[in-house]
Amino acid sequence: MPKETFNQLKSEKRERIKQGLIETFGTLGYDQTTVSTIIKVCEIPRGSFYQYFEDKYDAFYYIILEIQKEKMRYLEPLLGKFGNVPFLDLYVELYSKGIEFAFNHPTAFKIGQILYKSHSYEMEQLWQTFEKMAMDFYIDLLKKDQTLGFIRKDINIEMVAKILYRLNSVDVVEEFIKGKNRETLLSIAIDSINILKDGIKEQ
Amino acid sequence: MPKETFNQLKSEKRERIKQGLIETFGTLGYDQTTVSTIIKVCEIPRGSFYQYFEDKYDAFYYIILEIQKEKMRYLEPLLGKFGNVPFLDLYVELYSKGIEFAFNHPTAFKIGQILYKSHSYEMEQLWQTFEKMAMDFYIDLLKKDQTLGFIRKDINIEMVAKILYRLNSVDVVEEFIKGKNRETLLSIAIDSINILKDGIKEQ
Amino acid sequence: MPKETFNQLKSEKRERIKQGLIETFGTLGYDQTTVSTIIKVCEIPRGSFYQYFEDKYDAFYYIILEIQKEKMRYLEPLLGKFGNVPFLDLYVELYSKGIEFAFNHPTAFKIGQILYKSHSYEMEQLWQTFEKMAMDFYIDLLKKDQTLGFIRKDINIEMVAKILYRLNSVDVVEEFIKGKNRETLLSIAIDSINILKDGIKEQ
Amino acid sequence: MPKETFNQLKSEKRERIKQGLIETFGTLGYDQTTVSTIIKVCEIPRGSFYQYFEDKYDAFYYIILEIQKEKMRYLEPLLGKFGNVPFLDLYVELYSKGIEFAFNHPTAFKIGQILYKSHSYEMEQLWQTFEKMAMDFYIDLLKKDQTLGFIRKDINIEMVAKILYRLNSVDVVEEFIKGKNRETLLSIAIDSINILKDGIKEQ
DNA sequence: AATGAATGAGGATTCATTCAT
DNA sequence: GATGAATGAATCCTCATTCAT
Repeated sequence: MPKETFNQLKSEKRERIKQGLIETFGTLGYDQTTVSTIIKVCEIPRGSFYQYFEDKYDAFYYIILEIQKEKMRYLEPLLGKFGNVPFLDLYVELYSKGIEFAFNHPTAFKIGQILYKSHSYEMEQLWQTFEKMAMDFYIDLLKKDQTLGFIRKDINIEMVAKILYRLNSVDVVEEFIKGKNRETLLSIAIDSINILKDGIKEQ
Repeated sequence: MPKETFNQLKSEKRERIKQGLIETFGTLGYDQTTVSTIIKVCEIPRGSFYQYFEDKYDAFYYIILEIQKEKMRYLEPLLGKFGNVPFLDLYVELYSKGIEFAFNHPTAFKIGQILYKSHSYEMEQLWQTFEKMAMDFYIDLLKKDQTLGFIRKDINIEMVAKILYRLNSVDVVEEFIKGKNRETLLSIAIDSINILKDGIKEQ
Repeated sequence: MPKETFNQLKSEKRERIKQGLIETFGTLGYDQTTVSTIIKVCEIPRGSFYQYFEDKYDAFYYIILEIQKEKMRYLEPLLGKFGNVPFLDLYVELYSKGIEFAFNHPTAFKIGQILYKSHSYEMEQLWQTFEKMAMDFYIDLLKKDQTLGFIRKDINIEMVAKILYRLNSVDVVEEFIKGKNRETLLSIAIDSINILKDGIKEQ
Repeated sequence: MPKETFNQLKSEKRERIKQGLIETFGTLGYDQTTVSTIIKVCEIPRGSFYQYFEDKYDAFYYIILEIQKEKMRYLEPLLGKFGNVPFLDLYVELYSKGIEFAFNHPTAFKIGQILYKSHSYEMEQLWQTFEKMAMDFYIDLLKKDQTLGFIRKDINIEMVAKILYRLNSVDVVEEFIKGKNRETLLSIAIDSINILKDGIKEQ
């Protein structure tokens, strides 16, 4: 967590630093990002960096949480709907909100992948935490659907949750980074859901 | 690619270096691996390392290809069968061979993830090459199945290929690293295939 | 010397800062003490520190003199006695008062060693000043004893003064820091005086 | 201890580095000495320093031991005499050899004080080790003298040993640093021994 | 006077790579 | 070809001190 000094900064400056961090980490990844680069991009003296953050990881952790918060702001409007409608129908909307966020905050969006692809223990922990939260959310809703008879009883719910989670947290970022447009990204979700629902076998 | 010097080494020594590289990269990852560690594990002088390889990346690249070759040796017996039987039926066998390789060469197997998770441009290129090869192979066979009527005409074949590829190249490694046993790993594939075939919807 | 600002502080606050400085320098030594630590322990803002003192050395210098003053308060009652009684007899009392001070102000007492062991030119000067004062005092009294016939004429008075000074300024601190108790510390002086008086030789 | 690389250096270069280290540590003290200064004085690249030594402390430790070895070479001729003659008579010779070493290797000689005055735990340990060795040596011989009737039975031998040790390890260095000449330094020992032997009291 | 953010020189250490034998 | 010393840019981080409010 950033130090008190950082919180007491004028919000204008704090925002500038935040954007600088997103840009740097988002462009170079965690390992390639050096404190030297950060202070150059953020236009702050070296000493200041260490007055704001414990170290590089602290700054990265802060940025991840900030992005998470911002992303949540996109998803919140949707959360009320869950539980009343079959999950798979809402999933596409959820996914779609993610895409919206991606195009509004492209660099921030990409940072998810950096976290996912990090090797450091702390970051793997952080990723696992996020994964667990999302998976629990998905599993919960899918089980409800199963009880309601929307999903066959013999289906391995965790498998389904995993596929959906992956799609919405890894695959979509990967394709976004490759430069796919909104429609293509969206159709990935739609096609996947269709496959999941009905299977691929000719009856 | 290793330099000519490396190829002219006694095969015994070459093998020792190869195993040392697998062990080092596999345990520490690309970034954490230093040339110092490599020469210690491989028991070669520092100068020699640069007489065998262009640089650290060259050594890693070599190791990746070697592992690929070795993996191929596990899959080869299967290749003849493809084209005659529905792909999804053979996919489990393919996946199963991968698991066999994993338990025989655990460290080598894990290196796949290192490649997948690296940020450097060259390695992303390399991963893309592998991905393209596998995807083309999957797509080809899946289309054949579609023609033969095993798969519905409206199905997005690339989507299916992607899911299958992911399962067999990323997910399985991740679970292997987490310490899952053979049965659990295998059931992941079986459950997924079942979902893909028939869908999850209660009819 | 502290700035005027410091002297104008409410005595309560000034005292708090003084104690904080003693604690910090006494625990960490001069080099290890950072201004950051000081302001944390003294609970003053960083800016204030530089409004009270020129720099870190100034604060240390101030503390040394304060401790010296306090120590003097322990020795004062004794000063009247000197000149009338053989010095060696009073020396043990002097030494004993020092021990009393040590156990009442352990951290302050240890700071002597920090001064003694520092390498900076200014601090060596300061130490020399203290040493000169004490040595002159000792030599003066020892010479008087020599005139009065308590001490042999051929004795090198400065040598004796040196031994006594060392004992009372360096050795005792060293042993105190090692955790010796009052009795042990006192016996060091008594034994030494006995050796000095009569020599070690079997007659 | 220096790394193997250092030992395999040409002795000419090794010697140059050794002298550079003595000069640097001897002039600036341990804390003030930086690796930057060392490499400048020794004329070696920064990387080389870390190929020769673990860190600054390692280099200092090495130097201390080297000086110790060299000093021993001065004292060795004397060691045979001990045990046959009263210790106090030989002590002056021992001390005298120390002075000889001091004038031949002035900077090296001063480093003793740097060790003595360091605050770091490791160096205090090192100093204690040296002190213990010397003190044991002194005590052993003094006790023998006591048994032989050269020293009164009621004398606290450890006290005497301490005074002698101090004289020969701390005081002499201090005076040497202050610029005293050979004769003055020597007379310090002689006068002290005389005081110790016969005491200062007029009979 | 009080406050705490700003500053950047300087610290130790690592490491891929080159060079000389 | 084998060897291992040579190299220095780059890394993270600390800290005394100054500046601006």
